[in-house]
Amino acid sequence: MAEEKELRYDPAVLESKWQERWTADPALYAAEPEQCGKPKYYVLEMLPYPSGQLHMGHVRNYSIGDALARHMWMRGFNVLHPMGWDAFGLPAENAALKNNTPPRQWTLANIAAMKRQMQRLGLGYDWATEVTTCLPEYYRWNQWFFLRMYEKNLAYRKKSKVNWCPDCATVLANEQVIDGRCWRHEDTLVQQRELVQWFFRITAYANELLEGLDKLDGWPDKVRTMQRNWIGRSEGTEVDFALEGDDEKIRVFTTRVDTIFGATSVQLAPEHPLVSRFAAADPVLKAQVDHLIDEQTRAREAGDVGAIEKHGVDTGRYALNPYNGERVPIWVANYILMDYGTGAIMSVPAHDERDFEFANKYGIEIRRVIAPEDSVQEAPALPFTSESGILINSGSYNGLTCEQAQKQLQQVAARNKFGKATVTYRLKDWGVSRQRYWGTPIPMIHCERDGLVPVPDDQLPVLLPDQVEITQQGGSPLSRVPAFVNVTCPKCSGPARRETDTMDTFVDSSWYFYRYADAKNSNAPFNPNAASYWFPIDQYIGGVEHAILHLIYSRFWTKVMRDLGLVQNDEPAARLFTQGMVIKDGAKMSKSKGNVVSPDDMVVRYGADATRMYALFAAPPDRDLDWQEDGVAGVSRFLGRVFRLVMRYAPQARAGRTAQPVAPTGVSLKLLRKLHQTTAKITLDFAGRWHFNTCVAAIMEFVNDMQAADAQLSAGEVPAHTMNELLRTLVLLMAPFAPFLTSELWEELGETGAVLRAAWPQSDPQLAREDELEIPVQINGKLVTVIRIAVDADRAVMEAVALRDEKLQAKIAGRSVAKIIVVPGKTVNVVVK
RNA sequence: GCGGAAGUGGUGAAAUGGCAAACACACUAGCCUUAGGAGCUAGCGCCCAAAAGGCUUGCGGGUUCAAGUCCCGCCUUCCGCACCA
Repeated sequence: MAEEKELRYDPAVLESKWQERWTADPALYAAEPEQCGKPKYYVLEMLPYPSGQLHMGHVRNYSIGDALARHMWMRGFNVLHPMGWDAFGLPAENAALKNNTPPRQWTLANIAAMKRQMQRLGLGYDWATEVTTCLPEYYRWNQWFFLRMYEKNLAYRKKSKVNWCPDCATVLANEQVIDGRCWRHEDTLVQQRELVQWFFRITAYANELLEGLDKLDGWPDKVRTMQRNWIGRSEGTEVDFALEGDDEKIRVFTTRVDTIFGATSVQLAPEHPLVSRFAAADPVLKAQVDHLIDEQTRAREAGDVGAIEKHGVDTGRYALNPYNGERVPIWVANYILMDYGTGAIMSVPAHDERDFEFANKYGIEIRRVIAPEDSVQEAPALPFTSESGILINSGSYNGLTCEQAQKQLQQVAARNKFGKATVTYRLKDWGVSRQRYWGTPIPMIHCERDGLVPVPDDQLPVLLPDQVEITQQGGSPLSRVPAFVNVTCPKCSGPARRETDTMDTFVDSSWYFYRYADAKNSNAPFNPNAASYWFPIDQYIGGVEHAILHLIYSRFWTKVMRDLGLVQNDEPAARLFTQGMVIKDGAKMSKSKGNVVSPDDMVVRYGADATRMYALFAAPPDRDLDWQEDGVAGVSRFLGRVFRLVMRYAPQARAGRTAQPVAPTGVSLKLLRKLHQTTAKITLDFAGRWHFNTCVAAIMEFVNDMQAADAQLSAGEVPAHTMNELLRTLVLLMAPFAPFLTSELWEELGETGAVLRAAWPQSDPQLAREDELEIPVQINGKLVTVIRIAVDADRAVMEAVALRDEKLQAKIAGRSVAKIIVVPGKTVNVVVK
């Protein structure tokens, strides 16, 4: 009876035993010093926001990363596998309002809870390098970087239209506005406000950020494409149109300067400064323009900017085309964006769809200036937007190709100083000011005498005060804390005011992974030597939702740090993996849908191993995963089978550790062959394909084979040495996926030391090789029969064996065989007429 | 509208031009029992009463001895971008 009881797989008991051991042994998952001589491997998962609860997306993300880390440990690498907390941000302030708990206390309690969850899941992190971004030890370096960027003119202040989220009561960066809505409040429309804000000059790196993407071949194409589109490089020409009867010029941006002889109007954005000037002198125009702006604002707030119909107003003024002096009317149009290019365009209706639509609506002249290159068709349908064409109606430029004309027209503009070739980006500078409390204070001081004065380095960190009243009223909560605001100017010692905005939390996550390399440093953000050893990150793993937020900011920050001499790498991560979402019943898990599955529930019911392994088994990691609790139960039952299998034969396996090897035959050979095939498959998958779902399936197949051979196993047909190899390797192969169970079984097999420090098994190709194959035989590509042949059978043998087959004979009788295709090791296909 | 990904049993999925549905879940039948969210055996794409046989990877074409896989067109779903001059 006692023996039977031993065979019960009880994850609750087994897992808590190992969790205690691992907590008592922090060295187990610790990175080693550079001198250890092993090759380094830095595997990183995106750090979570400490909401207080891990969700299934985290479990999936971290199960993937942990499996990889464990595999690399077993491959003998010096692995850095850290974890931290993206701990600043608005939810802490909301919680403070709701529960009357200070943000700091709330956040730290959440971190403690989530850390417990991670430990309960058995995730192998090096907690000695833990980073918590809301602590002064960390955020002081945000301030330090801010000052360095200010010195290099990469941080600056300007008044501009900014995105304002009424729910966050703060501004948002462009990247944080999704479809006109706040990235945190998907039902909240973002408003536009004019405010003075701090910006990081990410556009200074626009081109490098773009070109670097070509070299990031370890990143998914999807992410690279998204970043390319976001940066939106566009080569074109700026041209000045003179304003008739005025000294003012109107600078337009165009990618098609070759069509400029077809420009029949100039179009200004409603917010263009010249428009306000015209409107000031013309009340009717002002009313019309206000209407345009109004309509645009309302469209934006309704969330369908793109759907709005094109409208415009004729200003009654004229501009002069600098190439031929032609007089063209100036319009204000609602489809011209002030914050792209120069906020003004030349309108060429014949060769641009939007201009065509607009000109038709208002009866503006449409003049063809490009003819198709092949000239088969003299007058193709308008608008004709192709760039392979020949200029017509363009004075001395007639006959040039579009490309030639662009070059020449640019040269002429430059020579006569009315324009130049230029590059425009869609990417805007990163607005980092936030009118919130729970973030990094911006280390600047406003002095009446000296203006903007940076906080001297030796006065860092500017500490975030406790005991601040949080309100949702808007305006920085810090501005209502006199002890924080009122300071003396570092330059003149006169009275001055601190900057009261805090930094965007994406600042924190832009460089946290460098801090892991040297987390305790109190003299610098990190030691450059530590960074040069560990960077770039070998594998970064996270959700695709950060493709153009965190991941573009991080790339920018790395380049800034490189130019500061802190790091040598150009890019933060050599390889990026974006895992799919975890969904339930076909929908994203969310509280409002009531389909949230709690990781804690899963762990309590089925154990951490089963929960993690299911997360890997249910779908390939890059695809969405539909969470089915029955599936977790299934994996748990499988782990139970493994547990009982190993426990039952552990005594033989232990005896086999010192037994003499015997040449395997019969069932031993069969099982060893399957084992070595499984080893080869899993090893290959870790190297790149990452189809962990089929890795788990392969392990299940092997275990099924072992179980099917149970009669022979219990009859002692497998020698002890072989039994040891079978069970020992099984445990090793499962170790990255089920750390608790494999640790227990490793010990049960008489092994000492941590299983994750044991060497990853090697597949012997000789042993893995089948000696006979089943080969499909087809007639005209349709399956007829299956033959067995030796693995090394040549074409002639395969053909002969196939033709001898009765089924085949019956089918080809009386028909003429035109051809026989033989693919060694694959198939025989008889082509008959 | 543009760009990308996907579409295979009741479900999650597998198959890198060569036997479609591995591995699981669910279900069905049976066995066992210490009655457990347990274990074991068998069945399980569709059509046909069964067998024999036929059919089957969103739809339609094509390439090939051979197509879930490659090419062309279309449909659907999801994701990203969306007046970017």
